[in-house]
Amino acid sequence: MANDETVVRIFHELLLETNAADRGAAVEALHAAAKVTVWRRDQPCHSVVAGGRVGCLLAGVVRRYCIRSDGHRQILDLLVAGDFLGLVPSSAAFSVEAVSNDTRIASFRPEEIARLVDLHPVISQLLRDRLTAAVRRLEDHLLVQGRITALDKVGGYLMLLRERTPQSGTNRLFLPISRYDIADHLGLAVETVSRAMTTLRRYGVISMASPRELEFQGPAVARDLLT
Amino acid sequence: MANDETVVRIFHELLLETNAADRGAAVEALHAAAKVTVWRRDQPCHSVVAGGRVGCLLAGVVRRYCIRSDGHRQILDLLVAGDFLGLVPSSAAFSVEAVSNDTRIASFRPEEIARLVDLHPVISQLLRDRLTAAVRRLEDHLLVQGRITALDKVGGYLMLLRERTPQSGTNRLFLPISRYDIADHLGLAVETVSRAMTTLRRYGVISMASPRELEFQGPAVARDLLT
DNA sequence: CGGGCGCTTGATTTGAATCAAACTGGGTGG
DNA sequence: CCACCCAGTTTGATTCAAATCAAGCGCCCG
Repeated sequence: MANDETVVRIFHELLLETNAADRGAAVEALHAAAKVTVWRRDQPCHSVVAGGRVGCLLAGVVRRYCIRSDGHRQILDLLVAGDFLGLVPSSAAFSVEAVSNDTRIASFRPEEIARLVDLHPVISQLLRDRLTAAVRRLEDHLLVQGRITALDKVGGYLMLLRERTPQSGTNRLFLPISRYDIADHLGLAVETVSRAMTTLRRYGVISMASPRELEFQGPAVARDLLT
Repeated sequence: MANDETVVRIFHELLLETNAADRGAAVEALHAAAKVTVWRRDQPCHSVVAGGRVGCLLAGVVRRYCIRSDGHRQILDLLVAGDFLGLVPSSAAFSVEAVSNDTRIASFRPEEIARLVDLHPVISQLLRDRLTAAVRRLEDHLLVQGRITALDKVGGYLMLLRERTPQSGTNRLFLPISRYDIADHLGLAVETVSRAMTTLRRYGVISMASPRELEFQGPAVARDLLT
């Protein structure tokens, strides 16, 4: 069935870079151990990481956030297909929510993880890789957060988002999240995000077919803008 | 000699939580493989992570930063004794510098790391622990960066710094870094940092025997202020 | 003893938050 | 089917906080 195919495809892609002999077997083992769940937009999906479980996003988008004492929501991380949840057990103050409908997550019980890691070295490497990917994601975001002007922040953020999004390589970016989400991820007000995007449009950096359908006009310079 | 004692002590402390049978042997193995170097203030110490090497800070403080295109320096991470460097190979755009004189770093060649990990499972776990510690550090900092007012940012930052500093448990904090470093880590202007600290002092949150010697007046509420 | 760095404080400017309001499109219920 | 509604987005006006510009102070180090 469709779900099974997604699981296999994602894990296969994740293990593509490795030349491990047991890659095929590892994908099968992951597939067998995975419990796939489907989530609706704005639905809390804490259960996929409860009790030391580890989740792998198969489709859709997930946000990790916390609510500050002043009532502001702060989004710490945004996860797309292939990203892992729960590799670093985090405080209960953090929530995990599906951003889009039909968000699919494969989750693994801690014993399963331990068994899989023992059995397939390549899975151990996979988990390490995904953990370093999480570090890079956080560092990239810190770099964007640290920019001075709102225009720089929003611009840099959109560039990063494009890099991590399915239709990479093209100049298009379908925004999986709302202006509110962007604002709460960058620590800006919604109005400021909207204004920044309008300015980017006026400057000809991007064009918008609709509020969610962006297209970058210039050449892809994503990472360069991060320095 | 003194160096050897430091190495053994730090590694011993890092492995304290684990009940591994081979803990003593692991400390010895780490000790034998470590190449300890000493650094002066503001000295670039890129070589400890060059070529896939991994470093462990034994004493002093180290900053990881990059220079943005607008000339601003952005400090991404601050490392104290026990923290590891180079666990996640990062882009060449990042620099690593000793903050204080007599900064001591033990570094390990990649082959050594591989050998140690194979030989002592507890070392494999150590590296994983230190990697998750790095993730938590980044997340904590993102949380502080995301605060709205400069007062909140500086206050939260000082609290975090106290948690990670040797004389933890007391209300004292000897600032290992300058106002400039704090500013570049929080994305604020030096003057703003200075003003925020003055305000904290006026409000009676902290007292200052000298610009670097802080004492928190209220009870320790560090992590609570982060929500 | 001088110089420079780190820190602090003050005055002004600038950019983002806030307050306010209008517009859009998709979905619902009458 | 249409009116309505609502969440998401955009724009404008005002306020406020931090950057910037400017200058003085104390101190360590050469």
